[in-house]
Amino acid sequence: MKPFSSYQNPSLAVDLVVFGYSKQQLSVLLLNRKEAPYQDGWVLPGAFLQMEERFRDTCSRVLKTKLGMDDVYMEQLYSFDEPERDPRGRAIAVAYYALVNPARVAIAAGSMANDVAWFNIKELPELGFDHRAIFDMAVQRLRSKITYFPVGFELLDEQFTMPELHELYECILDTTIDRRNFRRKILDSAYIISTGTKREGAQNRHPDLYTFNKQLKQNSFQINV
Amino acid sequence: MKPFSSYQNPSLAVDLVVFGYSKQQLSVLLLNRKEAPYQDGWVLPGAFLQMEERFRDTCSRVLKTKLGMDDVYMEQLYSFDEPERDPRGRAIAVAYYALVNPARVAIAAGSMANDVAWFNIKELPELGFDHRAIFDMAVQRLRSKITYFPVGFELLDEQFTMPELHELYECILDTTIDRRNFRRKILDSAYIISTGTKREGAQNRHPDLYTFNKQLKQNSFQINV
DNA sequence: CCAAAAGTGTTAATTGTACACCCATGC
DNA sequence: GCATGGGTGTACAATTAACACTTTTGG
Repeated sequence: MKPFSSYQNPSLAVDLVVFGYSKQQLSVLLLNRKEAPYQDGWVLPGAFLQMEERFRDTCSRVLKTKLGMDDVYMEQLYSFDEPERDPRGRAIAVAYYALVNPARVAIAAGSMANDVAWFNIKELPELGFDHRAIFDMAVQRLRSKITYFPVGFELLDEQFTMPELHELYECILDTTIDRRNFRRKILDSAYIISTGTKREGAQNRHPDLYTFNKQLKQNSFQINV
Repeated sequence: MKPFSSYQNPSLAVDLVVFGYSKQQLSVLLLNRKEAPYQDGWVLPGAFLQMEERFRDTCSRVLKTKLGMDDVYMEQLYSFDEPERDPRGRAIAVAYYALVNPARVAIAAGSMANDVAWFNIKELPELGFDHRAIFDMAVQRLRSKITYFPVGFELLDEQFTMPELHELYECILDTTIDRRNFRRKILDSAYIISTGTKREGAQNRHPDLYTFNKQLKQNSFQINV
């Protein structure tokens, strides 16, 4: 058995669509490039895959370096192979999307704080490379995913109220959802559990607090849009 | 702007899960390896990505070479990055799955006819590399996909009968489906059109022939399992 | 005219949708 | 005690699931 001959291989990068939800806004994390191509333009954060690294490790490295974040939910999105996608040469990108709670993240801790910013997903600047296409696919995937799997919890605090979860869904799906029917479906799925406590401090009735049921591995629900 | 420095990059291969449906059996195409590793073992067909090639081009090249097939339906599945997945060295695989009609394909036309064979998906031999994982994901994706999008037609003849389509679904989903409810859902989706003709030659009542509605771009149905 | 397979329709059960009232809180 | 937002239930509509009879064909 021979090892691989030293063929020329395309560069292999991992690009990340990092979603954050805060103040009823769904945002995505962008990086301001300091070098050509797309100097001073905005792009998705990413990095080249190191030789013995797995995609997830590359993602974690980027998230750690640029945001000081650990333990982030992520999922492989798609691999992009358009030959002209990088003007520097042939480069393949494996895209991942990540869901983070910006409140728990200190961008300031990263080494590139000045170059990183959250953008509301409806007000994105023009993106370099093919990153707009990657972003679009990520939004589509996220929208599809939350309708049948509880990924939304990744964007919220450990404990959250039903109205918070409801607003998150309305924001991501960009629609209105009857709150009473929403509550019933989510609770029926058993993916969330009441903590038995209420959020104090509101000027009105104190809403019940819930938490994600991590025990539950297999179940399903369906939020229709 | 500098071109990429000559970093070392992992090898990049495309692996294909080719599904074929024939005689009420769903099969997958495997290749018998002549070289180590996994000599004399069975693996998914695949090839290394050439420098200016897109994934789909690589797929087409493999399908043409090994099966003499053109114009095959294919879809990107997932990218596999386990460091030990290839004993020869670091290699990334971008997996695609393809749907073909074996009746329209002459494996004999390929240059490697003796090394290629169809296997019923329930009776697979042990597979080399991480190809069993790739295959498993492909089956899962195909099952999911046909419940809401008409990919099944790719596996059938240009014209087909309702009982044929019904059997295909039962075979792929490995379940029984009420044929009357199935017919209604498929017809309601408008993805198939009656040709107005019937299949002759059967010893019983001649079934109506249908064809895929290529005009219809956006629609949806839902076959529940 | 009989056996085998294909076409068709109806009813009950389940699920989804629309909608309104009561409750707790702070001021 | 009132304004605000959160909790809950119910009736109607739509969809899905279960099911049986009729039709066509070849032998």
